[in-house]
Amino acid sequence: MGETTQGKPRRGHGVSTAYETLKGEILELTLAPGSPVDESELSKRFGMSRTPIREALIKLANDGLVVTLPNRATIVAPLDFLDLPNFYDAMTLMYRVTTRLAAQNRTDEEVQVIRKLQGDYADAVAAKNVSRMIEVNRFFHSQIAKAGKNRYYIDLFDRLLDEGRRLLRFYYSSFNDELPEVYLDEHEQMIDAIERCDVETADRIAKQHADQIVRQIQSYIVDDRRLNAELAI
Amino acid sequence: MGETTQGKPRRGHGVSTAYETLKGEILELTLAPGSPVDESELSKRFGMSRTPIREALIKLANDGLVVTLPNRATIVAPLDFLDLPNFYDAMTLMYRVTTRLAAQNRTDEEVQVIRKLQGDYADAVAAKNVSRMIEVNRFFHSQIAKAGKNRYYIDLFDRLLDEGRRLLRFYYSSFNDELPEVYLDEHEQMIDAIERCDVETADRIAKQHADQIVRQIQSYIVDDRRLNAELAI
DNA sequence: TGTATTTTTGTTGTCGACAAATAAAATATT
DNA sequence: AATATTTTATTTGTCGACAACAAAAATACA
Repeated sequence: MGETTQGKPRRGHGVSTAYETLKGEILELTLAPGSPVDESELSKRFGMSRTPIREALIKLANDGLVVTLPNRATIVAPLDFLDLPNFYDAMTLMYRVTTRLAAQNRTDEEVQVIRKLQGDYADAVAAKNVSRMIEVNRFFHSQIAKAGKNRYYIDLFDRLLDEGRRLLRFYYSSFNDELPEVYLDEHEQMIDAIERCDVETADRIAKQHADQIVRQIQSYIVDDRRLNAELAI
Repeated sequence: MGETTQGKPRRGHGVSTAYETLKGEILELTLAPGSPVDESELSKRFGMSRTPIREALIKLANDGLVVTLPNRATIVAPLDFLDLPNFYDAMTLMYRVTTRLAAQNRTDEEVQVIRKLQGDYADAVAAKNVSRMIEVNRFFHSQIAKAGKNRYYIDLFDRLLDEGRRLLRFYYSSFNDELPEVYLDEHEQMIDAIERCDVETADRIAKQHADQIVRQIQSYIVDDRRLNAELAI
């Protein structure tokens, strides 16, 4: 495994591998918010020319995960704490809308997939694997949105979930407090409502779930002394 | 003005000019939905290498305005009539949310800008300039969203407004029926509500306005015989 | 004549190199 | 010594060329 060149990926797969890998690292905070992203460096690392790297970075910029400063460096998008209220607002609305639609449009197969992801989530909680928990939680809600089948909502929600994943990762990595098993129960209720096609209940649980997450993030921020340092910049 | 090379644009402006120009042509239906977009052709046309053209196309793909078929052509995104219900749903929700937020967060300066755009819109209606009308209408609502100051909603709404602009252009170009002066009045009421910070009224007018547009598009579709030909493909 | 196989053509994905633009370093100036 | 100016260095934006892939054309075969 000492090889830097791991067998040429098929034509056209260059951009997507760079894109997927970088996206994963940004969401995991392996790449710190605000840190510079060097094209030539990535070019060497992925063993490909700068062209596909650039195309991957453009996609990441469209996702809001990196920011491109013209003629200067590209940096990993900073976590914008001042904009959090807008994030909460959009997140809550999308939680509600996607869960509602899922209750309306879900197929039995989709409910199965959602239940499986909930199983994975429970496993991660049991294993106290925080990183995995956050990751699976994102896919769980994304899958619910998919069952709603409105691509406009799906796209925005995925973006919000990614942003939320970074945010949670940011605090979990430093706090290491008790894991929120509360979510497990809410997820169960959510799935049940979706399966019964009970739109109003689905909506209510979704709102409750969103509020819970907002409160959790807020409580982290209040306790976090680093925030002052961040804001001072 | 017979020059094909119109003086080299400054470094970094290559991508944006190609992007803006193509976006405008796609929204105006100068480039027909489904028609192929050739990189070398554009390269010659804009007097630049294929690299900036490609980067512009990637951005357009992220906007959902072109579709890239791997290793084959890029085409202008087709108008997806089967997905219209989802479009209506998202459009209506975003109309409401952005107008509500505008009523909450607007500054006096922003109201002035909105009023100015409404003036432009009225001019276009008076001049019976359909193309201009559709264009200004898009900027009018986009400006309202900006006054709401939630970037997540702004981005989705802009995308929906663009999609709507193509849709309206598609029908106006063929029907040429009476211009909807009804919208003028609704716009006025909308601005007033925003200026008074009357959130609930703003919401109500927004919903009413969205429903009006949906009805209009629907009535076009019912009357349109081309639709069968389109769907038959 | 109709189908399968090969050849050709055209377009995309990738590459390495150069030039413009900016930041950092070095020098000059008061 | 502190500021202003020039020089250097690094990184991006763009270019032209080549190779891989898919579709179309041409050929072979039944």
